[in-house]
Amino acid sequence: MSTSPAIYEIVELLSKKWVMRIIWELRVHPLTFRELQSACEQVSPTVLNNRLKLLKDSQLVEADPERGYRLTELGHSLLEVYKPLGQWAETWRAQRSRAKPSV
Amino acid sequence: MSTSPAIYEIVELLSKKWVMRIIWELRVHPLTFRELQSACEQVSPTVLNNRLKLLKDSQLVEADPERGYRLTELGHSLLEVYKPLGQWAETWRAQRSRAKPSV
DNA sequence: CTTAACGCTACTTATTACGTAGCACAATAT
DNA sequence: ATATTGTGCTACGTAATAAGTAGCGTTAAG
Repeated sequence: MSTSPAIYEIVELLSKKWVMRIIWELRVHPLTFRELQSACEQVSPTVLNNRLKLLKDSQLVEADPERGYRLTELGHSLLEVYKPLGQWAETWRAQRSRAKPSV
Repeated sequence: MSTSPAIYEIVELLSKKWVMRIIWELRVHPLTFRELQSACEQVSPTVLNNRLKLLKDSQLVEADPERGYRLTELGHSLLEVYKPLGQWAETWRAQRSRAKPSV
């Protein structure tokens, strides 16, 4: 049916600039469009709007009835999957600085 | 010391096009430059070379003494962390097709 | 009836990726 | 020895993506 495995599909989505960051910034509570811009180093509204569309289409983010945008259940579950990456990243950085102390 | 957490740093790297894919394609055995191109839908040599440099700097990939490029231990450990994402992606796709059956 | 915050669009410029050609080198074949 | 093939990689023009800035239409408060 589908030519590319689901893993390729999600990796392609998550590879787009700001996508993971947006999910990350929404982890605690909903944020408005402009709060998201501020959280994401003043990402341009063009790109932010485009990413929010992608994320809504992908069922990871939805409009909060009261205030801006929030993660869906699926969005939260993706963050759970990503949790080990945080720990890994620390190990990674430690190992890198050992290998290349000048950086 | 560092302004951005390690998680931001690795997410930024993994967000670059083809980076995750290259790691994925190297999961079984080393591949030459041109084998990697073929595996990655004929990605342009310019970008592939750039990504290999990034991945080597990041200690995730290294030149194989005999043949092309291979994952480092660190690269393999990153793949381990990513394993649950494969399972998640299946759930994700199932849920999406339920929500948007026309797609 | 201003003022401000909101989501968002339009438009121009800069950055990133693609596509193709081809070089320099090494191994192999004739 | 010399042509052929495979290798890693660079150059360069074009296309796609992201950034940067301005501002519109709406809502809500002062």
